[in-house]
Amino acid sequence: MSVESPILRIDLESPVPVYEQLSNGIRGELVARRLRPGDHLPTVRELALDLGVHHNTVAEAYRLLAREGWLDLRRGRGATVIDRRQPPPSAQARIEFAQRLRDLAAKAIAHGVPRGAVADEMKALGSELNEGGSK
Amino acid sequence: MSVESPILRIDLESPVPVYEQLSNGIRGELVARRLRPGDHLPTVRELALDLGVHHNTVAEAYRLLAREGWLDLRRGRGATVIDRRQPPPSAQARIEFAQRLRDLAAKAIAHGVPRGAVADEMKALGSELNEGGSK
DNA sequence: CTAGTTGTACATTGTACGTGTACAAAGGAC
DNA sequence: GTCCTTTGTACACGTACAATGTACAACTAG
Repeated sequence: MSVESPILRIDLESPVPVYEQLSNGIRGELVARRLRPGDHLPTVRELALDLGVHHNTVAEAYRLLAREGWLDLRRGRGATVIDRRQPPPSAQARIEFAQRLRDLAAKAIAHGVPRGAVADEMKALGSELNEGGSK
Repeated sequence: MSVESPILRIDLESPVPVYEQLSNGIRGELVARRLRPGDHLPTVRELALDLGVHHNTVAEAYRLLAREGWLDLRRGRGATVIDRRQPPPSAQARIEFAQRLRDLAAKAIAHGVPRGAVADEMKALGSELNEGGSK
């Protein structure tokens, strides 16, 4: 029931802040449902030692996910995945997502990913999300 | 031949830096080919005044795009769109793009965009990119 | 050559990231 | 219950980045 260690890879050189790399990685597991309600995450100190970062950095990532409703976070007890109420569909969030998606695609093209490859990844992930259940 | 003013919208409250909002917006026009080689961009001071930011902030955005090979940037002359050599396909860039795409999708779902809507946007943009010519 | 225009360099100020250290709350042994 | 360990949290600090103000360098126009 307690997972999550060799799954995450942290790149200290990345421009993406470490706490965000962490929350991104864990959120990915949550969205893919490889982490499910009831599962326990490692303690902030365990995971920090494991990845070679400071426990406060892990704590920041955990707090971010807790604010999003994925985790129950308590002193002395650790972090537990909870059954997250689905947030109400937000038109604003969808608009921002569409914009960021376009920005990301343009950046990829600017950095040497062929247009066709960008298109392929989009369609592949689109299908993957549909198959995974619409809930 | 000189365009680009009411097209860009800057949000000073956004966590995305202003210079990056600017480069994102302009890069979008470049990728969509609504800005073409030979077109002139407004001067840094013009655009800055127009958007209510500092001219150095606009200059930073222009320099970023110049480094990516989109713009020819010279004192006294301004910024001109140039015919950009396509960068060599980069496997590394493609891997990073795929990862960021997944991170972005998960974040959108976390913030209230339904899975189906995320999938739809992906497929739509995928098709749009294919139609736009593969060059 | 002179004057005006345009991008650039650099110092300053505010903010965010990652860390070190100390603290508060929960759990377990007895 | 008491003590002690475990766990997340709060706060201050060093460093780096974002946006700005100001002065400068390179180019153009006449």
